[in-house]
Amino acid sequence: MTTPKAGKPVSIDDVATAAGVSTATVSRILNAPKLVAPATATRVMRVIKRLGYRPNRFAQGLMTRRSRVLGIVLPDMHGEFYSELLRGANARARRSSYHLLVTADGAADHGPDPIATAPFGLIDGLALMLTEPNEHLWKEARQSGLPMVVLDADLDAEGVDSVLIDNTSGAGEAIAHLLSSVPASRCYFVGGPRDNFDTGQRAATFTRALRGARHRPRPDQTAYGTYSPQWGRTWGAGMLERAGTGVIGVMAADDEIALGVLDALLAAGRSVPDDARIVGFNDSRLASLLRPALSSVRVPLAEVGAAAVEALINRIQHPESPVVRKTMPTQLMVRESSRGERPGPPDAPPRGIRRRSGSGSS
Amino acid sequence: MTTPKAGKPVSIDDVATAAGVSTATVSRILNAPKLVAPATATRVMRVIKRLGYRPNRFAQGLMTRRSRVLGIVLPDMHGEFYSELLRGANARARRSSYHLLVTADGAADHGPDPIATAPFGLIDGLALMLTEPNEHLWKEARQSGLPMVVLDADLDAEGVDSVLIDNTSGAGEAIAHLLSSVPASRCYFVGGPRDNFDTGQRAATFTRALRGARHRPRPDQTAYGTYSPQWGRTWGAGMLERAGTGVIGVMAADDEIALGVLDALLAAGRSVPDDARIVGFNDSRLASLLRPALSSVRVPLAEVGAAAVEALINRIQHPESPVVRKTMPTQLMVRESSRGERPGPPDAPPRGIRRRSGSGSS
DNA sequence: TCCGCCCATGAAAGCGGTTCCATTCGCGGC
DNA sequence: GCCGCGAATGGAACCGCTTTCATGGGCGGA
Repeated sequence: MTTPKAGKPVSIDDVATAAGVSTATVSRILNAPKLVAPATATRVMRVIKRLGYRPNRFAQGLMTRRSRVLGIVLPDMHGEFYSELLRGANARARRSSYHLLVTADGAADHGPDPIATAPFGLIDGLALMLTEPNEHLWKEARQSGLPMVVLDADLDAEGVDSVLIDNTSGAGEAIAHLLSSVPASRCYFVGGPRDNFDTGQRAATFTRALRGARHRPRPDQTAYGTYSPQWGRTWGAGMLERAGTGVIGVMAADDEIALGVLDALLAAGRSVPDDARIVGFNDSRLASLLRPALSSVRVPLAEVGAAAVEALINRIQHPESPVVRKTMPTQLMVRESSRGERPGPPDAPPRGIRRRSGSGSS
Repeated sequence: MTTPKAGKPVSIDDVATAAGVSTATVSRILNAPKLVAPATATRVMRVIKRLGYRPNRFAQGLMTRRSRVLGIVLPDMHGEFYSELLRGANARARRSSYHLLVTADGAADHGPDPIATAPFGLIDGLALMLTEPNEHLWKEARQSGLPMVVLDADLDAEGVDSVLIDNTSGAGEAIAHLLSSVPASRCYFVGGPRDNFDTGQRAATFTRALRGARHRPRPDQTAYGTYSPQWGRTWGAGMLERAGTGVIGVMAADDEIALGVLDALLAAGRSVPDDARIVGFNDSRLASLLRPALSSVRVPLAEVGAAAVEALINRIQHPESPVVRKTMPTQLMVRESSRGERPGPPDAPPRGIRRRSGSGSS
């Protein structure tokens, strides 16, 4: 009696039979306990435990059309950036008993089947991160008819929830900070891909600020590339050839690029921050670990992920609620790489870091 | 006619009716085309397209007991480490038309429901990463009866597939490298948590190597803490007090710790690698970006993830195949932080990096 | 004491597929 | 010319659960 039938998993029928009730009652005990007499409930629960019964999720989903799984599509999954975002998203999801089905669409994401179609049928909602235009994916997502929230892309016009990063304020702070110690004519913005959403906003803020400082931005003050140290280095090297002497200010579209620029400058014997003030973006862990420590605009990635999931869950539970767009705050973290005229703390060591300037051991 | 019934999604019945065939035929067209006459097939396919029919995954799963979704449970999702692993896993999964349901069990992972139980019913297999003993999770996983593969933990005894990191060879290389320029009595191992699987293996290799060098390891040569720069700094600071002068060798259990140690030493005015040779583990991107660049043992994280998924898929498709355990190779990457007597390349700059040793601008 | 109502429960109809089994039909071999 | 067989298709039984609707019984109000 106690031994479950070998092989086949326990079904609701097994429980019902074993407990001497109908399957309806068993189901109710699990989903709406208040509808069942306490005595029956505890009795049946015991049987459930004993048999190790687990409702079949597929059967359940077939009826309820819910799986408590959320899909999240990222442009890529490389690096801390997405890892942090995912972490926040996952934590928030778990808090509401949801799980995350993640995919890096990776641009060239096409299996034998139509793209992401497989899981579309299994998830309750979709969080979509589109840092660059992706018509195909976007269409596919819309067609799915799933509740959905968009990350880091301005699609409000389309009437869908979105979670954004407040690029304007963060970038504004950063450029203002640079302008406080560097003339506008000697400030540069080193971006990621030209059509990247964040890069676009940050660049716009940059030029706006220059204009605000009564300077008409030259074309060479804004450059586009990729989110990589390599691009930063390339830009840095080129810059060194063009720019004369005197301090310059660099606002990079992310820390990777900033790091590359920093590297190129140090390698060329420049001192940072004395010869150049550099500010990155995202405040990745890298930033504070670098020497000189990199000033950077902190973006609350984990919170972004969490907010997205939260919005999504809300949309699932209240399909008719008004479209919401949430903007996450950013904040400039000033570190060594950009300290200008301001005096350091009293015990500050001699300013400026120059690669390889040390001699041997003491 | 062409207009799909508003609201309700198209079902296989709709297709069958519209195409004038039975549902059996429609199903066959999608799952076993060879059983259907080509003419019928194309005709029905046209209808499917026109109606935008998508099989209901739940109904499908109910019959087939497959979802083409794999679960992957990580100890955490913080940092590059897991991000990289996930990336490899995801890529491999997509190649076989699988998707990934990821969870960071986070030790304290308990929603209202029993832990990871929800998704257990939806996934076809489970990749479990257990860097530290977790009886509860382990039991739960085994009970699920799911095909499964274990990452980075030696559970072969239990008869389950596993993917391991070849800690022994990597750590062996690292310590041998240190011993080539530092006396065994002045080498240290700075570990992560004591019961962490990798730390354990690496520590063992370390002491074994010391013995091999005719040195009886002192207790203070091995220390345990957490995988964090903070712990590395703490250890470094303590070490500076105890150790006298003379070069030392440090093998850290990961790059984070190594970074902390490096930081502490530089802050105290020591030169690396002149006063201390440091080697990290994992070869995170950090390692090559640090100054001095950090020597580290490269671990092919993405490949580890991919291998796990591959093994899992294989187990799903061939449940009876013999248990496999795959060991991924590691390799020491020598960089500035540990270069000993060996002469650098011809154009090498003066060796040794000492924080803040530079003066102002040139 | 009787009636109506509510509470606890059961029977059964789906949910949307897959697949076993039966049926029909065309055709080659004897 | 007939038999048998395989190819193409349809009928219908599930898969395991949720949920509506019906039923029976206990109980408070009149």
